[in-house]
Amino acid sequence: MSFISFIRSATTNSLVQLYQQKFSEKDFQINETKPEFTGDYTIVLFALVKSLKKSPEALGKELGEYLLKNYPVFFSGYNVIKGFLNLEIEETQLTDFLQKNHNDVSFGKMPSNHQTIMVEYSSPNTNKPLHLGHLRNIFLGWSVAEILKANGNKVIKTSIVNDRGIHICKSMIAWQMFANGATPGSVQEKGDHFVGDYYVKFNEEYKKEVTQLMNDGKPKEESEKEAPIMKKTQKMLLDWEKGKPDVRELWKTMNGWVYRGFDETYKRIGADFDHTFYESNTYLLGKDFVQEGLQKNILFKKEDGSVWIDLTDVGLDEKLVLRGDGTSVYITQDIGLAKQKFEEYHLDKSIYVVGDEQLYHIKVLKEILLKLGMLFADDIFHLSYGMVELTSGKMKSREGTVVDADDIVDEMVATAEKHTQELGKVKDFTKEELQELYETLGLGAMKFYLLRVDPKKRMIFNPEESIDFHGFTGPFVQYTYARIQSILRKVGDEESGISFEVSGLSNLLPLERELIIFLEKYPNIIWDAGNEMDPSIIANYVFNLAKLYNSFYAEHSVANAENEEKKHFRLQLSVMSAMVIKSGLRLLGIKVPERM
RNA sequence: GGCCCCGUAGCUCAGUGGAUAGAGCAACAGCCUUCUAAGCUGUGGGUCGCACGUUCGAGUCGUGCCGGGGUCACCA
Repeated sequence: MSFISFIRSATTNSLVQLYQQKFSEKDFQINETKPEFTGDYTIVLFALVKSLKKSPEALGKELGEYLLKNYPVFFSGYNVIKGFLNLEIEETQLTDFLQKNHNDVSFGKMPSNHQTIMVEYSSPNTNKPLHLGHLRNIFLGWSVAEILKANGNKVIKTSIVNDRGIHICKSMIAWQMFANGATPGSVQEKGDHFVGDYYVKFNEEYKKEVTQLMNDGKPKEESEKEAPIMKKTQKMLLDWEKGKPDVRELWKTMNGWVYRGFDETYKRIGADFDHTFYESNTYLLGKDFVQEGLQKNILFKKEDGSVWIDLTDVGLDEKLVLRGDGTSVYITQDIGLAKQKFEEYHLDKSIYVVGDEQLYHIKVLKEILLKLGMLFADDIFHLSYGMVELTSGKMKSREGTVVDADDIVDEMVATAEKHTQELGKVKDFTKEELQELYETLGLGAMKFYLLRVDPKKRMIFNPEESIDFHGFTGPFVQYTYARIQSILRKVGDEESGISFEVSGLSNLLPLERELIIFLEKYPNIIWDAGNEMDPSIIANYVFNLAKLYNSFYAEHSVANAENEEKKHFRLQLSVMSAMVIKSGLRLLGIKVPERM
């Protein structure tokens, strides 16, 4: 039981005893005591004052007195200021807590709750490489999945690869036209970048042809339709759908190049998936439900044969669910895939990590599912996040204004190398150890930067300014961990191990108290982050923990503590701080270095 | 135009209806003969977009405006 929940139940019990009135959790608040007052936790009395018909001062005094008398093992003091009852926690509670948990690596994690949750994230197209926006999606999805695991859920990480459609054919046509049989191997380029280059070439050629046609006097719209390269591409899409062998073969080959490129990036940034769905396998799903919906008169057909659903009763529009020629639209397959996910994996929840530009789309999807009688729609959650924009505006792959994922990671790693070299603290590292450190720090800075803000806020990235390594950053937190490891290495030579009993300690210093109380909150933080599906809660916590530890570090020595007892105590405090930092950063996908 | 999100220090952001609104960056001033200075300590910097309302109490809740963004495709 956490400190705060203990105080809560002790308070409700006391109120029953004192005033014969039963209050629930919502009837009063317990906050952390502000630093300018003495105490650890504060009961806000105003809400109780009314129904108890007492003055805040009298109530505070009576309640404080009662708590102190009846829970003497837990409380050591109280004071009342205005309507606030500040409570001090007995020191042995703090040292016992530290003694018990400082070495428990599963501290903060919940036991299984027998819930299964699917988290779908990343979900790229196979015609171009990943960019900064994908990184936000990937880090967010991965982190939320891990946070949900820590809360006791079974989590299945998935990705739906958008591997078919007109955009893929564009790259294929351009390759046929311009590549002369080149492959990623023959030109020494990563497969996804290689294919992406042909997507760019397609657009260049297309633009050229449209301009030519317009110069010949054709109107814009007509020129766009009749550009030869576009006509070829459309024919290729039809051939693909018919299963024409040479088209399928080329499609397989080029997608294979892209997948190898993606896998390389995923591996480097630490993304992993339990299952991957491919749109080429799922795009026909959902057609059955359209038929069913038509029979039940939930859907209706227009004259041209296209099928629609009327959502005006829930404040949305009429939406197309099947084209006139019987082919699927995006939402058609989404209906089928959603059902398949829930049935195959017996999900309690399905989370879609998708940009906030698709809020409407997913809302529509859920409404359609509900109308078709698929009640699991209520267990679909859209974890939406804001777009990453540049100072120069939106990223547009067609205009080449994207920040490439591999490039930005390279840059971050290079920056880590530069800082490390300047400081010169790890000159004895081998080449491999150095490279590993640069990756740890560069990716740490990158991930922390993208995860420390509320997911739903859009963020503006300035490519001119490199991401910081000081202050509210990944490397700051990593640095704190490395410092603690340094202490443990040093003291570890003198002590054989760190498991010892600390007893009879008294007079904890303010920073020591604060640190323990801060560490004790970690399980609640994980719970909040899971509940909100928000890794920024973890990032903020872990940063504040590091800051607090650094203050402690600057003020007090561990190795040269006043006496042995104090030294052991501070070692425990340091071990636990390091452990929680490592655990919290791991939930963000960030590794910690032993030295930096 | 309808619906959704955002608006807090020069910049980037925290802030479960509670005490004098907090961090980081940037600026300035200090701190390495003592466990890693990627650090610590301090100073300056605010009409919490605006106006009403609810409440003992509003940055937080409600309504209406203003500003920014998204979306309302037989695109994904």
